[in-house]
Amino acid sequence: MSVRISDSTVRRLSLYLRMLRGLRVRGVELVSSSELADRAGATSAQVRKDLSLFGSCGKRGRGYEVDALTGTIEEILGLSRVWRVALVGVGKIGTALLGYEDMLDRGFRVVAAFDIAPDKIGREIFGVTVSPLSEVESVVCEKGVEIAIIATPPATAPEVAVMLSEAGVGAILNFAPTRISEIDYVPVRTVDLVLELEGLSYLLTSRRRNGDD
Amino acid sequence: MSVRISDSTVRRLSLYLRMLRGLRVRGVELVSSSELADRAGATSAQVRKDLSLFGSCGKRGRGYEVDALTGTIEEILGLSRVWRVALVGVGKIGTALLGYEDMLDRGFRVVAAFDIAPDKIGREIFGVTVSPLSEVESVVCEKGVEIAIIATPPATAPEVAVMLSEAGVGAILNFAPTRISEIDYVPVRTVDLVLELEGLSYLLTSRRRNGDD
DNA sequence: TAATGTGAACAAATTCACAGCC
DNA sequence: GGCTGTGAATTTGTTCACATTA
Repeated sequence: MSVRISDSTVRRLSLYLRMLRGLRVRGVELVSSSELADRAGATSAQVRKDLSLFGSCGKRGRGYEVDALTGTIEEILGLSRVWRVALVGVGKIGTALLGYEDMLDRGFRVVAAFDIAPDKIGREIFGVTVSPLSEVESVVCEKGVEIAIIATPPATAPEVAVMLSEAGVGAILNFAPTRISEIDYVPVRTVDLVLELEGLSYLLTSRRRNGDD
Repeated sequence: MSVRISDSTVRRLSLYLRMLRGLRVRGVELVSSSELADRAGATSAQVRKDLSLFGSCGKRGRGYEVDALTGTIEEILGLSRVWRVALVGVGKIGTALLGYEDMLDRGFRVVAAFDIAPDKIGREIFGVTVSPLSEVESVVCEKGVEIAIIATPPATAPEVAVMLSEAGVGAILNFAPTRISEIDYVPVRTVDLVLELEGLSYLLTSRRRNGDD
């Protein structure tokens, strides 16, 4: 039934949604495609194309109703509910993520945390008790974990991914600088900050090479 | 002179490079496009196209010389040197990034850190002394900062970006969940972990809608 | 009239397929 | 024989331009 929405469109929908929620809080009722475009770094045609993918709800000559559109995008992205998230690897980054309020604000609640270090197991960090990694299966099941975040050292990340998908986790966000291939149709996204820095390094280098235009 | 390399190609080059460095350490001398492809999640044709962008160095019938190719990609991406990085916002995430060894391993050394909280200023964290944000200009200049990472709350991120580009920083990696537009040709990349989670939410939701194929 | 919605034109990225070379 | 290098074909994503409508 529903159309397949491309990855890049989904990213933009997330951006629009963030803006729309802000506008809604400020009591704005209507917004035009060009206003949305400005702040999301897209063009107005792009915004209209994106929104028309799911039989759109704009009013010609006026714009889009903030409230209705917010609801529609939340529906499409599956964000009209709270997702239960687990975090594997309670090191420096993992701990920081546990305390990252923005996640909960936007509908992702960390309900479990795992590590292998004996001194971390049993500790409660930002309201979540750290379980031993060996108990992934039972804890994931018991707490109804749907999405997992991997924040372990790179070498262990792939095996952790296998454990997670076997435990029934539906999707994985990988913070470790290693590629993890999709296991059993469990989608994986990797966030690699050094990769992003390398992209910036290329831009700076190529610009310098071509004479700073 | 040099060709413009697209963003997606640059990302893949980073992935190839990471693999190549691993192979080099293990003493492997030759690698084929399909081996590289497997581990980078691409196709062999893709790899060959990417590598042929800069008059390539493969040997037909054999593969690519690990050593030479590593050097070439490092050259292209500007990674045959160490970049001086500053970190703005020494909160939970910022602190975690200060201690992130992988950055230094891959050629990005954090040489300065900034915050506005009086209790943080002057403290030394993972070998870096936290300076007051008001001194951005002088410290950036003095320490030769080339790239900055923003890890402040979203509301302050845009103004911090302006301060940084005025101080002469060449590129910005933004960790705050806000869009920052390019200022004065200073490129900005945003890493938004909740955006990635939202992408996963869409995949899980759309799959469920279409009956778990 | 001021904005949407959308086919048609365009541009970019990926894949195919095969000639050329080691 | 096996693997690279690359034009050509294809697919995917973006922009244009304008008819349409509240």
